[in-house]
Amino acid sequence: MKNDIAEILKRNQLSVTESRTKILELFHESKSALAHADIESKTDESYDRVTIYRTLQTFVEKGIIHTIPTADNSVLYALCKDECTQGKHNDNHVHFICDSCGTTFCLDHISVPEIILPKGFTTHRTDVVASGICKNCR
Amino acid sequence: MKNDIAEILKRNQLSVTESRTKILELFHESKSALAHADIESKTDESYDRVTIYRTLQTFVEKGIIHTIPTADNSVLYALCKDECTQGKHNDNHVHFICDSCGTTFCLDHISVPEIILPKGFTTHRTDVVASGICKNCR
DNA sequence: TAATAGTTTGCAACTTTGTTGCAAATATTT
DNA sequence: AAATATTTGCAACAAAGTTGCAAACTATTA
Repeated sequence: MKNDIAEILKRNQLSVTESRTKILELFHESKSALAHADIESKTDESYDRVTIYRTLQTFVEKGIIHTIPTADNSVLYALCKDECTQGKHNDNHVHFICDSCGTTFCLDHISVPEIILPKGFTTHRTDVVASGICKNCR
Repeated sequence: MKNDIAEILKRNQLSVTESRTKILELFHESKSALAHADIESKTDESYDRVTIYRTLQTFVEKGIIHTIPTADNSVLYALCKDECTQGKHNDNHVHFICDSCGTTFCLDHISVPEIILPKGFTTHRTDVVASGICKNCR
């Protein structure tokens, strides 16, 4: 497992450091999306805030994780699917945020429907974020 | 016009004050969504930052404006449609953010398609945010 | 329309979130 | 194992958002 993580980092031309390994592991273990604060607490504040910010930023740039827009405008991150590469994200699945427990899920198998835009508009990315009650909270 | 604005405030049990009137006017004049900073600059910094925060919060609570989730997690606000009331937003239209000029539009006549969620999930709200190039920038 | 009651505003102080430069520490290359 | 390149943590800062409270304003009532 640790080797798999290192593999992913190397494949993306990133040095294999303790913080990056640990943070990427967290994402692989977690079934839900993570906020900066989640990562701070799940690593027992062993890494500097700045390191976490920079790691997340790097991972997004490399196409390892993606951000999820939320209605309350907090920043969430989740693992990308394999098709994502540097500069080209391809996470066209629906996200779900539970109003009760706050957990955010990537609904990987539910894909974003095509939206027909008015004349003159062209789309690069479409985010669908549903919120309500998740299967664990009802 | 000023009277209409005052009417809206009264209907929502809000005192008619200069800042609220001015800010609500801004939303009615604007074709696009506004960020906190837009409001500060369009009012020539005549109102305290805190007042603007509180006004926006109040308007959202009353169902006068709604927030728009964005991929870069900045906070945007736009007028609600008439059906919105306190505690119950109903803005199921698509939002579009232009990557070039940054303008955010409510595409009022394009409604959000129904998303079929996995068993056990129930939805209260679905946000669709498309981004790309708008009709003014192509 | 003046006095009173209720609400809103602006200020100050603070917290939280995110950013930048740089030296020390760690990883990679040879 | 030494040299080079990259990453980290610290400090200092900047931006965004919050809270308590007295003063200003709005609405109410007589």
